[in-house]
Amino acid sequence: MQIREVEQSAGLPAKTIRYYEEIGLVRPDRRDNGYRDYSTEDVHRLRFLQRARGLGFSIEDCRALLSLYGETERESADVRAIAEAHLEEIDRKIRELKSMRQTLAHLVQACHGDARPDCPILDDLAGIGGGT
Amino acid sequence: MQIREVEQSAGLPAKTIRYYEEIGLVRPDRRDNGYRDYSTEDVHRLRFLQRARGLGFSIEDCRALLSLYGETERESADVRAIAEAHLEEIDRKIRELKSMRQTLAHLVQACHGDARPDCPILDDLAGIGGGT
DNA sequence: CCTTGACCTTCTAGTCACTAGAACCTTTAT
DNA sequence: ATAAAGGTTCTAGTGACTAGAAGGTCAAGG
Repeated sequence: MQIREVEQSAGLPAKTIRYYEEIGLVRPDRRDNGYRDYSTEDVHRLRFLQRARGLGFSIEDCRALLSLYGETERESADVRAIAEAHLEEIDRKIRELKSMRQTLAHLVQACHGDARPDCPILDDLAGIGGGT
Repeated sequence: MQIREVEQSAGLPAKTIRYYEEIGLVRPDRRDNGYRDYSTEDVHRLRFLQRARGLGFSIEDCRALLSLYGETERESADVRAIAEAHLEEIDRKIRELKSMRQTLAHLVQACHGDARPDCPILDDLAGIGGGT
């Protein structure tokens, strides 16, 4: 299978697929003309990567997950540990964004947003008034 | 004021302060020995940057905000527009993270996480079962 | 046979916002 | 004289791609 077809079935751009090969996540065969030739196994791995990345796992997490996926001797506890750590990281990010959101929404609401120059948003950033 | 002191009062590492100079966000004087010499104005700008970055504004947003901060002729509507756009971006990210969180939490809960190899997390990533 | 167009290849460099580290200079204190 | 603590510049690395250039390959049409 050529790369253009894999783009469709894995849901990843060709550039990304080549990049994943460069960092050792897939190893497609090569034809005589130098073209990459993907097996269904390769396509499975790429689809796996597409989903895992879609859940926000880092490339290194993906590497570990793919490796566990390939082991018949794996322990589900290892998979779960990776997922739980990632879940905590997601929660941390959500908390951080919500905190930003709160402050920012408050400031936006306080700003009349017209032709006049006075602005609570700038005041806050400059450290005037209620700032941290 | 030397850079080490500015680190404290602006709450930014020296490397970052130099980087901000490199990309034209501050322009401290230089002493005869080549050392940077920060005015209180410079420190204000850096503290402004520290807060704006803390609210997640991009460097380019910060540049625009700093510029508006310096204009007496500014219109608060321009500031507010930047803040509102950023707020929407934050909301978008929160939605994305929550969606990941939902899927992931569900999978983690379904995984028994012991010494056995069968694992709903890997099954989902591999596209077995309920996956999209 | 030649060309066109669609596909493929590799390589370099850019993104964002820093951060690490090397190699070197200056100042102050002992 | 020297050591420590500050300063300087420069290069390169981070994560996960993405854009673009320069060129090789293949099938179809004239």
